[in-house]
Amino acid sequence: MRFSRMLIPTTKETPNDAVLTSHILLLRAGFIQSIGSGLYNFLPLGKITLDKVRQIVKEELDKAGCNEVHLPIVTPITLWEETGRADKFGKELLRFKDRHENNFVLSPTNEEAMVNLVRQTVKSYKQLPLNVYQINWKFRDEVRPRFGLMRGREFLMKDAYSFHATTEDMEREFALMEETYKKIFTRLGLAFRVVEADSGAIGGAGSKEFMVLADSGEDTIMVCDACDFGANVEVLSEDEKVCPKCGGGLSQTKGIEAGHIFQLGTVYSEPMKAEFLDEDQKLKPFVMGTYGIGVSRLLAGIIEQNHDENGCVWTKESAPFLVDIIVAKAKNEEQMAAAEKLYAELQSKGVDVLLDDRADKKTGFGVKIKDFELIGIPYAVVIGNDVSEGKVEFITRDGLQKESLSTENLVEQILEKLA
RNA sequence: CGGAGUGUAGCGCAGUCUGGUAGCGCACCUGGUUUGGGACCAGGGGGUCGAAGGUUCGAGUCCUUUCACUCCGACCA
Repeated sequence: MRFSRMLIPTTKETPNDAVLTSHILLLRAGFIQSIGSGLYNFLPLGKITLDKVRQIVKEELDKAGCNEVHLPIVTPITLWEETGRADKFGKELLRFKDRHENNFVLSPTNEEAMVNLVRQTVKSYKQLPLNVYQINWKFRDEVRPRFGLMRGREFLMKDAYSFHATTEDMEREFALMEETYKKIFTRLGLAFRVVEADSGAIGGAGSKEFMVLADSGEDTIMVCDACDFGANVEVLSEDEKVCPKCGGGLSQTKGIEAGHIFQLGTVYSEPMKAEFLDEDQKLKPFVMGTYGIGVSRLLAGIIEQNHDENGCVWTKESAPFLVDIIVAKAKNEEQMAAAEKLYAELQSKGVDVLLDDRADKKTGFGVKIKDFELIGIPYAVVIGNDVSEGKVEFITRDGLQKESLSTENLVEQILEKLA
């Protein structure tokens, strides 16, 4: 993409209503725009980044054998009445009527809708196990939305639901999802911890949260210094000093809940009469698991964990572009030609590259380099005066290290550095 | 939902106490000069001052009501 053709409204000034670093930076760098309490427009950079994160989540789930589907965001409240959650969810559930005076809700989560989908189509143990998911917008009418994408009212969430004939098989899937989540968070370049969690209103036998480690996190967790044990303070009393798993020392830290996996059992399938015929010819309720990832929240989490005083520092797999080609003087024909050549070559190699070709007189080198730092693209190639001597500058965003590269075999040198 | 604030140009703010022609910075447009770290000079466009009602000769400013947004807390798959 060419910078000159993209809508990237970066700003020098900090918006007055943002407090959290990720919120400030995502606004200033032109990724998102506030439209109401807890509601955000995703601008081109934000949309690209969101899609990248979404794609990683999808790829890993598909590898693990999950089926992607798409459910309506609007669901009849009658589904929610089947499990009693129409009452239990309270005001967080946004309700409204259609023109025929029928009651609907904006889905905050989709257990009922997904159980309904499966009970209509799965009748035999031979069709199990089954893991069905969607990556779709959710709406929760939060009492107090805050912190930008961290706690919005409308947010993108991956929600998966697995269906099994036995508890043992559900536990196998639960373990598989834990491993799959670890792959996703690792690919995204995040420092995270899997912790024992409270199953809360959702019920079920056990649950684990995936915590992105960040001081600004809303959750307090206890982690073992010796092994990989961790727990939310909700389930492990704050005064515990010894790891229940290995006896090591426990320390307290903050985390952002970005994923949560639950062993559900039959708490939804029983009231909704979602049953299959087992090999002993008996009707049994599905044994279920449910697995969530806050996709839009991950964007905030990535920035909370990866930024400096100059702006965002996206990880390689989440970045909207991998390389920013900065033309120091876009009116200089030699520089522009060299930049265009590199742009075409990198594109042909499949690299996501942004060409900062802005040539208006107000957008000098300083503006371009500041935008590069604020947006947080992992690498920049500066094509400036030295190009006439066969040299360009290569910048790594994380740490802002600079080095000079020869224009000979430039693409190969760059590809090597990107690897 | 309790507590505390804020609404004035796209963004950040002053002006409100003490009523008298709507301001500043950034951004934007035009021309010129600049050109490797968010340039400079000159000119210019953009506002029913969140909304409604009231007081007044006159309201951004005073009064009443209302809406929105933010922060702290409680809440939270």
